Amino acid sequence: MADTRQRLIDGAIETIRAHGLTGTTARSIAATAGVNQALVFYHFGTVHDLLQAACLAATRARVQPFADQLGKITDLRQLLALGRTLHTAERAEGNVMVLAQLLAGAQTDPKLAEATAASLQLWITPIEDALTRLLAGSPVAELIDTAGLARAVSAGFIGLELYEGVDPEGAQAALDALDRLAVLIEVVDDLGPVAVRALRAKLRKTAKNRI
Amino acid sequence: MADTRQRLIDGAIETIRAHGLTGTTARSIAATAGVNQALVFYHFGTVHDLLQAACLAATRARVQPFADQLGKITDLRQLLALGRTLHTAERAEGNVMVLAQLLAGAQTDPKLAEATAASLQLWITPIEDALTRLLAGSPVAELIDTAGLARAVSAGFIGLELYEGVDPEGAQAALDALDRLAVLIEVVDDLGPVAVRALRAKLRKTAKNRI
DNA sequence: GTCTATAACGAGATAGAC
DNA sequence: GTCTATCTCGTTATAGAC
Repeated sequence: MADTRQRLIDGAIETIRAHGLTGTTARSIAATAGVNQALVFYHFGTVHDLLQAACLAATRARVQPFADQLGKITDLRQLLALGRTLHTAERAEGNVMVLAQLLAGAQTDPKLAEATAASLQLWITPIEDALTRLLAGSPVAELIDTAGLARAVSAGFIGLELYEGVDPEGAQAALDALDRLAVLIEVVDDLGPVAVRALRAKLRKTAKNRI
Repeated sequence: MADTRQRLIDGAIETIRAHGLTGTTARSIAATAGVNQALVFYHFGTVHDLLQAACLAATRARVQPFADQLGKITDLRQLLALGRTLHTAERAEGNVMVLAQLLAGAQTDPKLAEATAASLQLWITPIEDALTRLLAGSPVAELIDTAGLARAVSAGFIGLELYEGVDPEGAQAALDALDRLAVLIEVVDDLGPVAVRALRAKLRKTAKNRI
């Protein structure tokens, strides 16, 4: 069957989720997928190549519904709320954790690094689009780098997922704190031209100090 | 010699840094440490136990000088600047990366989870102290949860380290964006009572919506 | 405490029947 | 495309000499 490939990809994702990257082998993947171990090599050549395919597949499956919800958002705090929803869902489903595991593995594996960077980009792009849209009419828009912020949000989210795995209460506290922090941005936004002038002055001073 | 233990711990850290957690075995550790492979088991019983010891050691070695620098900081943007300095230093030295690798491994290993949670706490505590101190006289102090924020910062930093490994330019952009974001907090701080009143109102409204 | 040697096993990968 | 069988190597861990 042609869907053996798919079963192996799904098996790889599930195995990483359950046993981590260190517990993910051709044998354990095949067992989870319910197929013969040799088929890993027939279809993908090496275990590494299968992991690369699984990395992109796991991300694509999760990003699409997330991107749809992002499109409906109207303010920054809703973005954070969506982040929390995603976080809760991922604790049950766990595809972001799969990406986190592969990201760790990618640190010493250039090929896997390409795949994980591409997967992360799948998250970053819709987030950046949402940020740009939300800040379009705002006076602080010109002062915020949406491209960089989207990357910081995505990378930070991965870090929080990993942290949640070893200290769930701490991760909850972290998310609560970020919730409160997001309010600051909206307040500055609401304050209008006064705050923006103050911001511009601050940023100019900052730029000078940096050089 | 009694310092064989230490050489093994250092070897473990260096091996994780160079080859990742998947490439870290009793043999590779011993080779890096320049000692016999059997000594891993004589001194630590199992590879896992050595990794736990290495996790705490790697963190303790890095946290102390960082905590000292934290004590000299006088505003939030200096905190972010220190974060950048740390980030640059860690790219060369790489102990945070070791923690990130172990954190990924800890997701499916309760014993390692304990060790990594404890290690993360070593970072979180001085950061929380610094935040509390910096915000002591500020009007926004009561509106910010320093405990949660310190956790978010620490976890987010780990995520950025991992992201840097697969997309260095993206990570730089992310850090730049956070730099700009930090200015927002200071501006609100400078605006004084007006902004604080606006914040309080926002937070009250938020609390209602949450319930 | 440190070494050699080795047991016991699981890993990636391949050959070849079907 | 799928299976069994197997090769080769690296893995954890231990036994026992020194």
